[in-house]
Amino acid sequence: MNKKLLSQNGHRLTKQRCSIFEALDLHPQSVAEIKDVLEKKEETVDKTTIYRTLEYFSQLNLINKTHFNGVTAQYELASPDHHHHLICNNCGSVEDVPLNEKLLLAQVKRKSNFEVKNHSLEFFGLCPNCQ
Amino acid sequence: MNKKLLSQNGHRLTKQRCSIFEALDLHPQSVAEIKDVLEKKEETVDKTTIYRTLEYFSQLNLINKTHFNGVTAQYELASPDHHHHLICNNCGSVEDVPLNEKLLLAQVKRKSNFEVKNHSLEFFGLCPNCQ
DNA sequence: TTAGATGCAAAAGATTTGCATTATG
DNA sequence: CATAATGCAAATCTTTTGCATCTAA
Repeated sequence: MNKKLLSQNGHRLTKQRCSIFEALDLHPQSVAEIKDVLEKKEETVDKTTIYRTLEYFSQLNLINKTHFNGVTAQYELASPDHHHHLICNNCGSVEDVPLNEKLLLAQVKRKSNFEVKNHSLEFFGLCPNCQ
Repeated sequence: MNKKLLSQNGHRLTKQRCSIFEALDLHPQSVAEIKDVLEKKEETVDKTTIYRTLEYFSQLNLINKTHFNGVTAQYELASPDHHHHLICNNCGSVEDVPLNEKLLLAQVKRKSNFEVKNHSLEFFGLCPNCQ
């Protein structure tokens, strides 16, 4: 966990933040899932705190928030290498895959005056186990 | 509106379904937005009916459901030409852009055993008006 | 010590469910 | 006229807000 980021700006490194950060290390998760994971480890954290902490991590660019699974937001650690998701329609598992999308961005530039800041790309289908 | 699809299987072409389908013709919208549009035309339809109708249209592949704007789902008419979205962070407008993603799919195939059924690709940034 | 962080309760927003009533085919 | 579709109320689920209390620095 990036303690540097937390020590500046008067931010505090609390045990709740550590717990939540550790939980995220596993895989992309929703607030409810994070809560369950922590409860099993007897590190119960209120859901409001989880929401606020995830928002806080997002602003520090430590995590990313996605909505590809429907109404419920999923959060995952931001990784330095930009990657995309392979989401299994059957078991819900999420695999990461690094892709080179330079060509796509060039296409957008050619076809529109839109100024792209970032993008999201997800593939849905069947993972090796569920095929 | 595709009356053929509705006349088979005992499906019924009701005035609510026609109203909702017309509203979707405008641009991708949420249930609340559809409701507002219809209310202004004095064609008030209950939100439950809108949800059920959109689910029904989805199953007939007449529309697609996305979650790129957060918790609230957006629905848009399915168009035969596969395209992607340019979503303005400032005004929320959605522009469509057709892209050739064959190269991406080939990359996925090379890097994983995942069996891709479909995908979603969205770009976020600033539209020409908001730059 | 003190401002930032947490927990609890309650509100707000999105979606779903149950059931009686309506209206299409 | 049979049953698919609708409307209304209430439930459920996710997220946000307000406020008193706690605690890291």
